[in-house]
Amino acid sequence: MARPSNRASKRIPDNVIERLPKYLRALIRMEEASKESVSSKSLGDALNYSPAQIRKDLSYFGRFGKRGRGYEVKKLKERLKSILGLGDRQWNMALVGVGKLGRAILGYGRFATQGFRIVAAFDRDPTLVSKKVGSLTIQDMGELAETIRNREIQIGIVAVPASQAQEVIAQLENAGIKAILNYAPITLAPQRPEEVKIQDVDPILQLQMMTFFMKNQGEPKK
Amino acid sequence: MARPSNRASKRIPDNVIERLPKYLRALIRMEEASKESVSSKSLGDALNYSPAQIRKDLSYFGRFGKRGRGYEVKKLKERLKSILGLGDRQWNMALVGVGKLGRAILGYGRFATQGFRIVAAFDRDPTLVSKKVGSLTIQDMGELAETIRNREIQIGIVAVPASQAQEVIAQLENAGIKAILNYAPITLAPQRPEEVKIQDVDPILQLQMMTFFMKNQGEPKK
DNA sequence: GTATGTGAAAGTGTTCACAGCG
DNA sequence: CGCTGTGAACACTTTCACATAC
Repeated sequence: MARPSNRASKRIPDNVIERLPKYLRALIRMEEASKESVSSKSLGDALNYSPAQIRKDLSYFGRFGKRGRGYEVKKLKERLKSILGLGDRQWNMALVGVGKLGRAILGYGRFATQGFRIVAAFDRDPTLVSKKVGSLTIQDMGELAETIRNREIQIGIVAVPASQAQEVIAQLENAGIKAILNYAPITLAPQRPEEVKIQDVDPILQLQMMTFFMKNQGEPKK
Repeated sequence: MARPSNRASKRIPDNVIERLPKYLRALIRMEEASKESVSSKSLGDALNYSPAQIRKDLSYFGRFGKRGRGYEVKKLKERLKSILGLGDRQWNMALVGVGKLGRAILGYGRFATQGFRIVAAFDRDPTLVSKKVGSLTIQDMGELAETIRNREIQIGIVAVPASQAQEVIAQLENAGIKAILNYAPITLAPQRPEEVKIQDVDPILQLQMMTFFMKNQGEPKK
């Protein structure tokens, strides 16, 4: 097993893991702006978190700061990347569902710049199979499991209609996928919830949260 | 003021508000499947929440169930829509940034089916202004404030590069917008955080959370 | 002097467990 | 008798506040 971390292994709350990518995103911007060091206070200001929150979160993983001085932007960025599993490696992804939404996902350039590569695309529609989109050839669902294993794909992207999504994640799970980015508007039940992470992408859910707080405003007319 | 709710007004946790849209989404599917009633247990199974969680969440807003029997799907769905501010009304949205991502957002049909209409689109690029995308004519940023007021737009969608996003939300805020769906990969600081809700859409953040849990798996080479 | 790292306190959110109602 | 609705117990998170190190 790898070198033991400074920190005695304490369970790390999910909330902490959720914030780390935001820290990383902010640090990358600071680095681009040639900022060399940052305090928990200034990082907190940029992200609307309290300084104590940031220090506590980071303390789960080690002591990265210098007292009286703050954190070195570049060093902290590298440590966070490594903590998040983004250090000097790529993650390979498979897209399932090459409809309008699927094509938009394929065209979203930021995945590649952040080390996430879509290396295979699948659809159950026979008229799409073997067509090309960009540099990828759409494959039949029958090839899913084999391709995932051969091409070392770790992450699945589900972009099929809700009615098909549950079956698709079963197939992805059976092929050994451990993480799924779900664009279908349905909460999916994995067969092995302990092993498989699912993240939903549904802007409608986010809009509906916000309208809760606004429901007495604007457009009163029917 | 409308009829007083049964519940004495207690502060409702954000976590509860976050779950309500998921309840609604599940209930809509159950209605489509002609399910007439549902217990907190079966709704919880579908969403990976505990039955107690669901009962407690709903109890913030009233007593919607029948003891011994559960909840009537259609009735609970309607109550949730009304709680979320989705009862019998539309929300109007303005898109800022009509690049590749902005166009994909314009083409995303689910907004309209859920009562969210994009009624105006803006870009600062003069070569895009006055071009048509679908049924919309791209407008100059100078017309932002006036259009938002005249067309009763309540929600802004930010789809500009990170470097421009902070300025764009300032303009949206100044025009009176109270909710922003932010697709730019940066955490935005509103001028009046108490008044303005912002939701980030960034699938990269979600992928990076999942890779944290997977960092010892797959593609060990390189 | 200044900002981190961290136990302890305060504050929130979730689950329990059962009374009460249909 | 089953399932809701809900105080009370429990678990978890955040903030406080200060000793510590640069």
